Amino acid sequence: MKTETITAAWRGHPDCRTCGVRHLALFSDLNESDFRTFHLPIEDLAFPKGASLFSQGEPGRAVFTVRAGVVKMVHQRADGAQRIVRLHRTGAAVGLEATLGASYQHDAVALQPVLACKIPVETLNRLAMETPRLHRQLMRQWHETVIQADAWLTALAVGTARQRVAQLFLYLLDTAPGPVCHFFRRDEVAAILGITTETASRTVAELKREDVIFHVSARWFRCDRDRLQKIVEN
Amino acid sequence: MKTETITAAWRGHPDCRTCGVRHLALFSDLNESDFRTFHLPIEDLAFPKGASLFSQGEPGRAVFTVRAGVVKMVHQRADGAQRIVRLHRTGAAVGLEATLGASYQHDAVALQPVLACKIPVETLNRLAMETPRLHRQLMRQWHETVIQADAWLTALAVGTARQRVAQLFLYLLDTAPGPVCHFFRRDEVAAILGITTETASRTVAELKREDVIFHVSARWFRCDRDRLQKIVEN
DNA sequence: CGTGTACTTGAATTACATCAAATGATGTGG
DNA sequence: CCACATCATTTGATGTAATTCAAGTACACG
Repeated sequence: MKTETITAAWRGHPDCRTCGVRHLALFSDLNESDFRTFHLPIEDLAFPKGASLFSQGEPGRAVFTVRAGVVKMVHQRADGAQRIVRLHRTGAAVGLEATLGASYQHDAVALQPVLACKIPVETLNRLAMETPRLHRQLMRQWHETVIQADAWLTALAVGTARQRVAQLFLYLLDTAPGPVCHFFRRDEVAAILGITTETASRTVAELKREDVIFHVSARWFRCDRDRLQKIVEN
Repeated sequence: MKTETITAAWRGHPDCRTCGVRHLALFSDLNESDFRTFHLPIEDLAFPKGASLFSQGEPGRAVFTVRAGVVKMVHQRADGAQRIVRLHRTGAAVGLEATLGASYQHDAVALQPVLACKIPVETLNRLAMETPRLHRQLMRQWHETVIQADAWLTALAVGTARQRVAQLFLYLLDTAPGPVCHFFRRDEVAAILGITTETASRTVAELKREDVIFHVSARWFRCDRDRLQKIVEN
C-alpha cells in the first residue's frame, strides 16, 4: 500500500502581464503600475491528475488561479462519505476563503493535469489595499462560485438518476468546444449526483446502449446534445 | 381571483450609525467619516409575510440588508417547479449580484414579516470606491452565501427523506435559542429538500407520532435535538 | 501477461412518487 | 359570528425507481 502524496511541479515565477488566461482571471483589470507594486512570490505550479491543491480544514494561505485543467471541490462528510460540490475550470479562482483568513472548506483535487498559479493571501490583500480593480474581480469570482453552487443544486440534485446524468453531460458539454467531453469515474458521478455507484453505472451504460453517448476513449464521450436535452425535459 | 402584489411599507431613511444589527451587517466596519460621504437614499422597509424583495431576472438595482425575519431565495425552474436554495437571516446581505451589474438570480421572498434596508447599488459602489472596509464586508457576505450553498447541498440534498427532514430541523434549530423552531409549510419543505409534498407530510407526521417533534402552534415545533441527530446518523 | 481497479449486471428489497380523496385549519364576506 | 371557500395537511393504495448485496467482466498499467 503506497500512500505517497502526489506533489506539484514548480514551474517558476510567472509573468502575469503576459499570461494567456489573464483576461479570464483575477488580475484581468490590473494595469502596469499595479503590476509594479508586487514582487511577492506568485508560483506557477503543475499538478498531475489526482494531486491536491489544498485540503479541507487546512489554514488558507493562498488563492489559486486555474490556468488549465479542471479542479474538483470535494466536501468530506463526518461519516467518511464525500460529495463533489463544484468544479473549477480555466480562469476560476479557487480557495477565495483564504483572503478572509478562513480555513479551506473543501479538498481541491486536480481532475486532469492542472496548471495553476498560487497567490499568497498577503500578496492579494496588499494588492487589494492599493487597487479597487482587484476587488471587482474578487467579487466576480465569488459571484461565479455562487452561481455554480446554485446550478449544481438546481440542475444536478433533482429529478431521476437518468435526468441527473443527462444534466451532468450537458453541464460538461457546456464548456466543451465540440460534442466530446471528459467524463467521470462512476463513483465520482455518484458523489456529484448523490446517487449510488451502481445506479450511476447502470444509467451511463443505458445511455451508451441507446447511442445517446458514445465511448470514445477512457473517460471521454461523444454526446448527442439534443437527445440529452430531451431526457432532462422528461 | 385577486393577483394583487404584496407591497412593502416604507419606514423612512434609517440612521445606519445607530442600527441595532450593524455589527452583523455590511456597514459594520464603517466609521464616522465614511458615513458622512453618503446621503444617498437608503430605505428602511417592512415586508409582510409572503412579500417579495425582488424577483428572478429583474435587473439588480439594490442590495438588501436583513434586519429582522427570514428571506427565502427561490429558484424558478423552466418547467414551473421551484426550489428553495437558501435562507437569509438577520445580518445577511441579499442580492449581492446587483453590485456586479447582474440581474437577480432568484426570487427573494419574506418567509416571516421582514425588516430590511434597501441600499441602491450606486450608493454601495460609490462607497466601495472610497473605503476598503466595505469591501471586506462584501466579501464576507459572499463567503457566507457560499458556505450556506454548500451546506444546503451536503446536508439537505442527500440521504433519505427522513434524514433530510431531520437535517432541516437541526439546521433551523441551529440559530434558535431554545428547542423550539419555526418550520415550513409542507410544500416548502418539499421545495427545500427536493422531495414531494406528500413525502414531506408523511415524514413530518411520522416524526410527530414518534414524539421527536411536537407541534406547538401553527408552523412552530418543539424538537428533540438528540433524537434528530441520531436520525441523520442513520 | 497477470493483477488490481473500474465498470457492469442481476435479483431482492425498500423508499419514494403518483393519483386520489378525506380531514383539518384559516380567513372572509354576509 | 357563522357559513362557506380556500388552503394546508394527512392518509391510502399502487406503481416505479433506486438501493443494497453479490457476482461477474472489462480494462488499464506496471
